[in-house]
Parts: sequence; structure tokens; C-alpha cells
Amino acid sequence: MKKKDAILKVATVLFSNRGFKDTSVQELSRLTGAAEGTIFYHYKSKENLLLAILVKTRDDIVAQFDQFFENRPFDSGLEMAEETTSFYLYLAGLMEDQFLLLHRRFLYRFSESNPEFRKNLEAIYNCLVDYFEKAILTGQADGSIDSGIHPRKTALILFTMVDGMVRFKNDNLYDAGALFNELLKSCRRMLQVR
Amino acid sequence: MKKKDAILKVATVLFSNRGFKDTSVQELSRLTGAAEGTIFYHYKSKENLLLAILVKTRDDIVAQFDQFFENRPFDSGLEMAEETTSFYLYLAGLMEDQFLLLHRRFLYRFSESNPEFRKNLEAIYNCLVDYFEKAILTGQADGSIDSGIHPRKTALILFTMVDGMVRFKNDNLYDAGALFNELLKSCRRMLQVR
DNA sequence: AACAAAACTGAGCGTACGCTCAGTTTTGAT
DNA sequence: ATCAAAACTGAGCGTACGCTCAGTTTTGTT
Repeated sequence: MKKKDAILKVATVLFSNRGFKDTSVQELSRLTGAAEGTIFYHYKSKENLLLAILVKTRDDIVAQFDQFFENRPFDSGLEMAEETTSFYLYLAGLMEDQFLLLHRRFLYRFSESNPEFRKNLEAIYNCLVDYFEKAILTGQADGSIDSGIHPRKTALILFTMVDGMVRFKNDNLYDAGALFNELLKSCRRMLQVR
Repeated sequence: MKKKDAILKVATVLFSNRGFKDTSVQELSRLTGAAEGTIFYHYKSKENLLLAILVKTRDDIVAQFDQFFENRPFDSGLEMAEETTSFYLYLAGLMEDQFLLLHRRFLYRFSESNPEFRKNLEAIYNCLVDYFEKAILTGQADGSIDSGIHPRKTALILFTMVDGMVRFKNDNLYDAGALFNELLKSCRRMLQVR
């Protein structure tokens, strides 16, 4: 089970950073020490290897978020929303390659022909947006978040904002770290009761 | 000059939607009616063709924004910020393929080895963020936008938010149209004086 | 030790791609 | 009408890729 894992690990890095087509099985073979035949023995095609990576990514992200929220006390819904934003950025740094992968278009191209791709992508996005929404609903119940905003739609917008920030960091357009405090402030201003 | 333009046009659509590697010169040839040799006669390599597309995209976007702001009267900086957001979304619909292209990672890969790519990408982003910043500065001067926010950083965040929305629309994750009003509202809440 | 299942190998196949080049056709100025 | 420059052509070259398969090695159970 050693080489199988190594292949998945190296492929995650290469697919995320170089792209799917720009990563050859020959290169995976060289970097993992496994023969090309071994790669196709464990994953029956290159596309299937990508799918296996996506499945693991979903498992990892969902597990991390569930663990983060389990038994964690929040002073208010607003604080929960801020911490969700904060944790998302933290996780995007921790699991850089896997988050990078989610921003790569070839995943969405495969989604059009292979429902397994779409299923896993949706599971990830639903998990994330649900936590944002839950924070907003909690905040509206405890009075820390304005009741005039639409919970689901605003959750999507919050997610869009923080996810966009991750993209810009990954594409080296500008540094997300330098914007971190301002981002949390913007998030607070968006939600606060006035 | 007919075929040269046709090649650029078709390549824009294919590179944006299918990807760079996933678009073959043979296919471009078939769809434009130009022989493969003709493509290499006008653009000396596939990479060069992509660069030509990026240059045109920069020209188009910058021209559209400059034209939009020229002689346009705004009641306030806040309104200007909202209209900038709004216009960005409008333009992303109008020039769908070209905006899609800007979200494709191969552009940023080429940027690492070819400074021409980076130069053009930066020109586009600077132009866009500058307009957001200008709106904020105007609003802080006329009292419609809170003076407690950092103009440049908040401009980047606003841009991130609206650009992220465009990405989600392009990747068919969810409909930006349905979130349009809520997005403008969030934008207003972020900036407003309290 | 015997043996079957699982893991692994790498040469080789078919295919598709980017690009060149020697040559042809079209264009536009005189 | 002449002619040179510009536009265009497509067969063909070298290369790289995904994947197969017949065979070998390793692993774990009895």
C-alpha cells in the first residue's frame, strides 16, 4: 500500500500546480519510483486517479470542518461567522494543494461528463456554505447579526469572498495575509446590526 | 486580415472553455477554415497566439472601463462603488469568454516564464482595482463611505468578492444573477458610514 | 515450505500533437 | 500587365503521451 499512497500524494501536487494535461504519467512514475504500469494497476486511468484525489480532498476538508465546529463554543453567531472565515483561510494554507485543485477548471470539465466529479465537488461546497449559513442563522437568533440579510445568499457571498481571496493568493496576484484583518473587518461590517 | 482575426476569435472561445492543452491547432484549423500552416504564419507559436488573445483582452477590458467612467456623473462615491461592481458583472457577461480566460491557471503558469503575460495580467487587475479604490476615496471625501476603512485594501476585497462571483457563475456552481441584489447590498453595508 | 493472491514491472503499441517548409495563390501598388 | 510582398497551404517530421500486457516479485496464510 506504500506506492499507491505515494502516487496519490505526488499526483495531488502535480495536478494542482501543473495541471492535468501538463502532468504526464511518466513524470509521476519517475517522482514516485513506481513503474508506469503500477499507476494503472492501482488507478485504472489517469482520470480515475484524479477522481481518487478529489474524493480524498472532500473527505479531508469535510472532516476538518466538522472537527473544528464540534464542541466549539462561540460567544455569538457573528463571532462564529468570523471564525469560519478565519478557519477557511487557515485551512487553505494548510491544505494548499488540495484547495488549489478546487480552483482548477479541468475538474469542472470532468464534472460535465462524469457525475462522480460533480457529486464530490457539490459535497465540498455544500459543507462550506452550510457552515457559513449556520453562523448567520445563529447570529440572527442571538441578535449579533442583522436580521435584514438573507442567510443563504449572504452565506454564498461570504464564501465567494473568502474563496476568491484564496484564489488570488494561489495565483500570486496579491498576498492574502496582508488583507486578513481588513477581510475580517469587512465581514463584520457586512453582517453587523445597525 | 480575415483569417488572422477568425483564428484569434475562435481560439479565444476554445482556450477559455476547453483549456490550452485541450485545444489542438488542428481543431482551430478545422473551425476557422485556415490551414494549420496559416495559424503559425500569423502567430509564430501556440503560446504566442494565447498572448495575442491576452493583449486584446486587456485592451478591451481597459477600454470598456475607461469609457464607462468617462464623463459619467455619480451622486456619491458610494454610488460609484456600487456601479463599478454592477458594471463589472455586466461586462463579465458581455465578454464571457475573455473573463473566463482570466480565471484559467495556464495564464499564470506562462506568467512565470514569460514576463509579457504577467505584464498584461497586472495591467488588467490594476485598472480594475484602481477604479474600485477611486470610488472609495471619492466616497470618503464626500462622506458617503466610512473613513475607517482602508481604501486600497478594501478595493482589493471588493474586487475579490465580485470576481469570485464571476468565477462561480462561469463554473456553473451557482447563479450570480440570483445573488446580484444581495451582493450590492453587501457591498453597501461594507462601505457605509455608521 | 508451499502456494495463491496481490503488487509490481517496463518494453512496446497506437495515436495525437506542435511545428516546419517548400511551394502556391492572392493582393495591391506601379 | 507586371511583379514583389503578403497570405496561405498541407504533407510530413519528430516527439510525447496514455495505456496494455505478459511476465516477475513480494506478501501473507496455511
